[in-house]
Amino acid sequence: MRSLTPRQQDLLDYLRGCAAEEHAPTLDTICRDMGLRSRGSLHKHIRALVAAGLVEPMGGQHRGVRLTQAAIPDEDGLPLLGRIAAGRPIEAVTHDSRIQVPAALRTQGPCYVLEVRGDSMSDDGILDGDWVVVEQRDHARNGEVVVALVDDEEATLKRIEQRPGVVRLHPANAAYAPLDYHPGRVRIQGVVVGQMRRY
Amino acid sequence: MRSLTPRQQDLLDYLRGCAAEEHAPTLDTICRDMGLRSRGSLHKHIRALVAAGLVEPMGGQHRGVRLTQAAIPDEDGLPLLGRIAAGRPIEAVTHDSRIQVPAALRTQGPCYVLEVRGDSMSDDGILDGDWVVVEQRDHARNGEVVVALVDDEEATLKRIEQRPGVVRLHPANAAYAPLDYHPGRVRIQGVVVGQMRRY
DNA sequence: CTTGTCGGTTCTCTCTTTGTTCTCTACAGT
DNA sequence: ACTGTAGAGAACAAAGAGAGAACCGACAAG
Repeated sequence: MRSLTPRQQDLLDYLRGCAAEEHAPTLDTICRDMGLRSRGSLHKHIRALVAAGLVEPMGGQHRGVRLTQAAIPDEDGLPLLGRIAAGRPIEAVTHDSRIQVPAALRTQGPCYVLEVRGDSMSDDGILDGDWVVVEQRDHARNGEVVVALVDDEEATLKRIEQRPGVVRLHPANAAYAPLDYHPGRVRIQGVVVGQMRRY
Repeated sequence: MRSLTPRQQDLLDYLRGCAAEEHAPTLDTICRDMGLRSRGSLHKHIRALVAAGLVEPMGGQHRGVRLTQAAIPDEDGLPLLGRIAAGRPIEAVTHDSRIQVPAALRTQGPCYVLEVRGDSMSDDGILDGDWVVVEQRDHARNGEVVVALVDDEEATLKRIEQRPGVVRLHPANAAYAPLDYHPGRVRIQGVVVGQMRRY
């Protein structure tokens, strides 16, 4: 993942400063505060932040410039967002919690950590209780292990296989069968880039 | 790998000093700080560092001079001693190398890291290429995964079961059978306390 | 319902900064 | 003299950054 340019970093810092405000700022406001005259130029930067997964894509809505979970500065370690299991949505951890992750186990991009529940990926060496480091992005290559949201309801950890017209999610456990879905029903929320276990 | 020329070493030292900065420096900045007048000359040195695997190749991007993982000195990390596989002694890594390990994955005691070779523990979620964090000690409780030295020759990663008069080493792979030894033949070198994997 | 405004989106055009590749020169040590 | 290291400077290509115009959807006023 590509790191931010200085100007994009400026914008991100500015947006972080705005996080406390009641409304997200409009593009014109940001332009004024950042000394820009053209919304177009600013929007280009925003698009870069969206691509970096730091800002929620705002499909035309007003005052939609919102930071992603992952954009919250990682003082030390990555946010532990919750638990993930087959067949259930991510169960958020109650208190905001962070976990130290070695640089080798994460990417440059925005990452977070989930605790794995269940044994649906056990043949791939991801066991109950393991932590997985997830890079937040909305696309994946075939064969990658992804956090996939089906019908905006069930978040699962599965190996993905994308073919024209069908998305197949493979659990890595002989006891479970792969499931086929229409591509429109599956939203990729992130890709597993690392894994840790404590004994 | 060819060793660095003095000037290349200067550059590397300078870049390490920059690592804490928010943005990577531009070539012009480096030139100024290193007393050079020509970006071209500097770029030649950078290319040498890229060839040495110490700097990420930056395909035309601005501020792209970034150090590779290998070039960032991990003062605080655990030593990566080598690879371990069933049936062979630990194969030492050539150059002294350290790896960052989160506190949650290690114990208070002396620890080191081994890279796993082979699939003899795959049913326990320890796969080929994984790193295991090992606490150095000479005893273990039954059921722990240990680095065991048999006959002072073969170091293996196995789950241990100690009974009066016999030590049984269980691989976690249906393809291999557990092996029984006389307690005198088996020396425990450490116990696995953590595991990490990069995708 | 129509209309106008606001705010997000996309586009093209521009200029500067910065990385990259050349060639040429200098110098030290076999 | 030959080779490897070092540097200068020119020339080029591409990224970064901004300006401004045009477009379009949402929403509120008339």
